[in-house]
Amino acid sequence: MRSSSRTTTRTNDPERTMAGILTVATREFADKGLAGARIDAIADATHTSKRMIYYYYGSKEGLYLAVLEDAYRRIRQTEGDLHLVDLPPTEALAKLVGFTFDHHYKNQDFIRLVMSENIQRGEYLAQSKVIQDLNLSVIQSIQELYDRGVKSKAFRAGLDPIDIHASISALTFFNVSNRYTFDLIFKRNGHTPKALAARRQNVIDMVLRFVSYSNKA
Amino acid sequence: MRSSSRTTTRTNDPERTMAGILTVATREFADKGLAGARIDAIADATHTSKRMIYYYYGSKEGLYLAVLEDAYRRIRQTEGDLHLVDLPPTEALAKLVGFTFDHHYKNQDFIRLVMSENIQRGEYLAQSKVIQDLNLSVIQSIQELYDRGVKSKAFRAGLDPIDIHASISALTFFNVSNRYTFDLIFKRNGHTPKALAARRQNVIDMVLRFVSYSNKA
DNA sequence: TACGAAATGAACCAAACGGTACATTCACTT
DNA sequence: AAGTGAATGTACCGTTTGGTTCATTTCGTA
Repeated sequence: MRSSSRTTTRTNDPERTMAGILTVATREFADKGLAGARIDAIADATHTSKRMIYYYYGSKEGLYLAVLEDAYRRIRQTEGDLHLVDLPPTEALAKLVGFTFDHHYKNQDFIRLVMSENIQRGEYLAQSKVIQDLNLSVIQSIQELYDRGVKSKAFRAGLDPIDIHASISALTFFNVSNRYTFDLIFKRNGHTPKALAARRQNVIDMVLRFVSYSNKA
Repeated sequence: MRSSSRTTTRTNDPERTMAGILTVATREFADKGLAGARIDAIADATHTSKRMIYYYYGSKEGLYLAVLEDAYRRIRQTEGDLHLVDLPPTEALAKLVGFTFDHHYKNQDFIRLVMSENIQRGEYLAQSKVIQDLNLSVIQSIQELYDRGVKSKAFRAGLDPIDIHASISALTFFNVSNRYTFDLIFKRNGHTPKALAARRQNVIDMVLRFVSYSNKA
C-alpha cells in the first residue's frame, strides 16, 4: 500500500536537489553557525531528505564548506563590474566604498558566515582550494585607482592598497557584523534608513580623507 | 572502601570554584561559541565537576550569560583611566584610538564572545540587566574631547561622538575579528609586530584625519 | 525493452550531550 | 558536640544529533 491511487511519479532532478539543499543550508549556517546548525532542520526545510544531504555533500562539514565556497563565489560575481576606471580617482573610490557598504548590508548571510568562519580560526576556508584565488581583483581595482590618484595629486603617496582595503572592509563589515551588540549597548537603532545613510556617508568621507592629499570639504 | 587510607580532606571554597568555572568557561565559549562549547569539556578542564556548574549557574545558557557579563565587566574596568582630559584633543584622541587598538588585540577572547553574541542577534546581551548601563563613559570621553577639539579649531564641527566611536571600534575590532579570513585571502601575515604597528598607525591616522579641520601631516 | 548506474525515501542507530538524582561531606552556629 | 544548610562527588538518564542501512525508483542507453 503506497500512496494508494496516485501515480507517485517521482522526478529526479539532481541539480535542483543540490541547489535546494545549498540554499537552505546557507540560511541555517548563517543563522546558527556551523555548530549551531542542525542537519535535521536543514533537511526539513528542503523538499528532499537528510539522506540526500549526505549523498551529495558527505558530511555536515562538507556541506558547510560547500556553503562557504558558494557564498564567496556569489560575492565575487557581483563585485567587479563597477567600471571604476572610467571615473576620476576620488569619485571612483567614493563609489567603491559606497558600493561595498551597500553590498555588505545586502549580504548579511555572507557576513555571518565569515564571522562564523573566523570563530573557527578560518579552519574551513583554509581547506578550500576554490576560494583562495579570487579576491585579488578588488586589490587591483584599488591599486589602479590609487595610482591614478597619486599621479593627479588627489591622493597622497606611500599607502598600501591592502591596507586601504582593510579599512574599507572594517568600516563596512562592522556596520553589519556588530549591529546587535552595538545598538543594544548604545540603546539606539542604527538601521533606520536615515541613520544608515548618515553612517554610509561618514564611512565614505573617512576613507576619502584618509587617502586625500588635502581634505577640505 | 573510599580513597582507602588518605584523609580525603575536601576543602570547600565556593568563590574559588565559581571563579575557576568562569575562567575555563570563558575560554571554551570564546573558542567555540555558545553552540560549539561543551559543558563536559568545561567540567573536565576545571578542578571541579559538571555538577558544580549546574549548581552555580543553572544551565549552559546561564553560564554563557555569566561569562558574557563578566567579560564586559572586565573590559569596562581596564578602560576609563586614560586621563584624556589632561591631553590636548588631538593627542587625546590618538591615545584613545591607540589604546583601543591594543586593548582589543589583547582581549581576543572578548572579541570572540562579542562575535558569538552577534551571530545570535544579541539574544543574551539583551537579557543581561548588568551590562546595559556601562559603556556610556567611552562616549562621554569622546564627547568631552571632541568638544574641546572643536573649540580649539583642531576638529571640524557637526560630528556625532557615537559615530566616531563606531569608526574606532570598527577599525580596531575588525583587525582582530577577521584576522583569519583576511590573512588567508590575501596570503599574508598581518600580525607580525611590524605589520601590526603599521596598521595601528594607519588606524590612528584615519580617525584623526576624519575629525581634523585640516589634515596636513 | 531490458539493464545498470544514479537518485531517492523511510526507518534506524550509536554516540554525544545537556541535565539530574542521590548520597555524602564540609563548615558554621549554638 | 550536635545540628543544619551549603557545597561537592558519582553515577546515571532521556533526548538530540550526525550519520547510516537497506530497499526502491528513475532514467539514460545498449
